[in-house]
Amino acid sequence: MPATLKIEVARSSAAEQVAAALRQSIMLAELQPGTPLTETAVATAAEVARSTARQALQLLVNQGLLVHQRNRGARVVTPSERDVRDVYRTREILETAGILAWPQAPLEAHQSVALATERLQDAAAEQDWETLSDRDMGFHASIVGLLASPRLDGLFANLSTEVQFYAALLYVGNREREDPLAVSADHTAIYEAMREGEINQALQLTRSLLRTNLDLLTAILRRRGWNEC
Amino acid sequence: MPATLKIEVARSSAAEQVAAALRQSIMLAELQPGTPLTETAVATAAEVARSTARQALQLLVNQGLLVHQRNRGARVVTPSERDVRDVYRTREILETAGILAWPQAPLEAHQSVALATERLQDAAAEQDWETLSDRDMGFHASIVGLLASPRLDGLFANLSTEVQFYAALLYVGNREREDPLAVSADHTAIYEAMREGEINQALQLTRSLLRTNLDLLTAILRRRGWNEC
DNA sequence: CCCTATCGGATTGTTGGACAACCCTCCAAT
DNA sequence: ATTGGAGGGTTGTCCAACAATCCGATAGGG
Repeated sequence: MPATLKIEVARSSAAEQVAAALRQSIMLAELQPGTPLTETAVATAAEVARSTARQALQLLVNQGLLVHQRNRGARVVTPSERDVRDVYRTREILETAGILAWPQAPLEAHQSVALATERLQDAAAEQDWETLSDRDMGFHASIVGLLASPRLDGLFANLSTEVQFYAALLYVGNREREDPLAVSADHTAIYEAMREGEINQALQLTRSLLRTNLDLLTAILRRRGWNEC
Repeated sequence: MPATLKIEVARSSAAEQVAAALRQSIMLAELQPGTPLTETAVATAAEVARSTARQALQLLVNQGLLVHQRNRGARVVTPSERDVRDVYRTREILETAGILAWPQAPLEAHQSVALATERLQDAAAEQDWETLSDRDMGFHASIVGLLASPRLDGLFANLSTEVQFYAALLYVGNREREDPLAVSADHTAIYEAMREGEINQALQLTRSLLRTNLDLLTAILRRRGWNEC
């Protein structure tokens, strides 16, 4: 057997599958913020034992999609303005550091960013918002990947799901979205700036992109009055 | 009742207590790297049910002190050189960003750094290595605190326990350590550089401090041949 | 009328036991 | 030398029960 052959077997426990299903429901806003998820309810809904449901809930708590209070159960997180701000602050720090690391990053990482850019452009051509959102975060993840730190990659993966959660919330019943081509163009500009060595410009573009998104989010959040709960 | 009064009740579940005890044992190197921790063994040792032990183990896995393989249980992590490098890389990124944020940070955060510096100096006066290590990481945590991001604070808290774990491993049976006063002085210098607005110097001092520590760690790790497992 | 105390419902936290699924090692057979 | 069980051990999941805790409502005291 060639040493390079590597096969990933998708082994996932029942708890993980339940968690995935719940995450899906949360992302699709079938489960609105604040909805309590009792262990027994999840258990019966998923046809698993309460202990398994319990574990699934804990997984989602670790991912920041649920909040848990001792002896009071878990509920879908209600994103406060502060939470959103923190997520974007973290993104800014990580992505800024990533861009600054571009010059020292290995070729592999550079190619990864290039690939992510291409995939985003492809998604923009079609009109599938779900994959566009995935590719969008994929691009940013590849930038964080320039830091070559599995740890930070993991942290950013968590952030991504939360960002997508927020984005999904925003666009519930709000079918007017940004122009996918514009999204693609913005990101392509960042990539090309880095490739041309214009690090500062890439920084500026990224910061303004994040700021714009954050402002959009907070504006809508405020309009809905989800500031505190 | 004054609105500012805030009382934290130390409510901790059984699983958390078991996890804390295990963490203690791991930190004290009573449980050497690679030691398998079976659920039943932990359960009987802690006199709790297996499910509780299981939960405790998962907590430690989340903190990076144990590695878990499906159907094969958990064991104490064997720090590879790559792991250590990643931890320090992450620290460098976070702390660098923190120092850069000093000028924009609120007074509160500044005071927090000042306090951490003082506490470190106090600890250096005595010869208690455990509190010195705590205060040391406390100082760095306060720097990350300049970023005003609870998320990154949480990430750094995790890193701290791992760093202390590594440090504990290093010094097992190796009683010659750094001079506490030198440690204190190094950190004080960083604080004062920031306070005086010499951000670049603070950056340089921090980087060199981290590099030195990392080199020390990797050297000893290599000597012990724990590179891979 | 307001404050306090107590009670009951609901949910989680923890337990103990049971069984299936799975992985590893060892050994035999091809 | 590779393949294919057999066996032992551990985890993954389930179930049923009880204790601990929290919430809200309701009743009693100032």
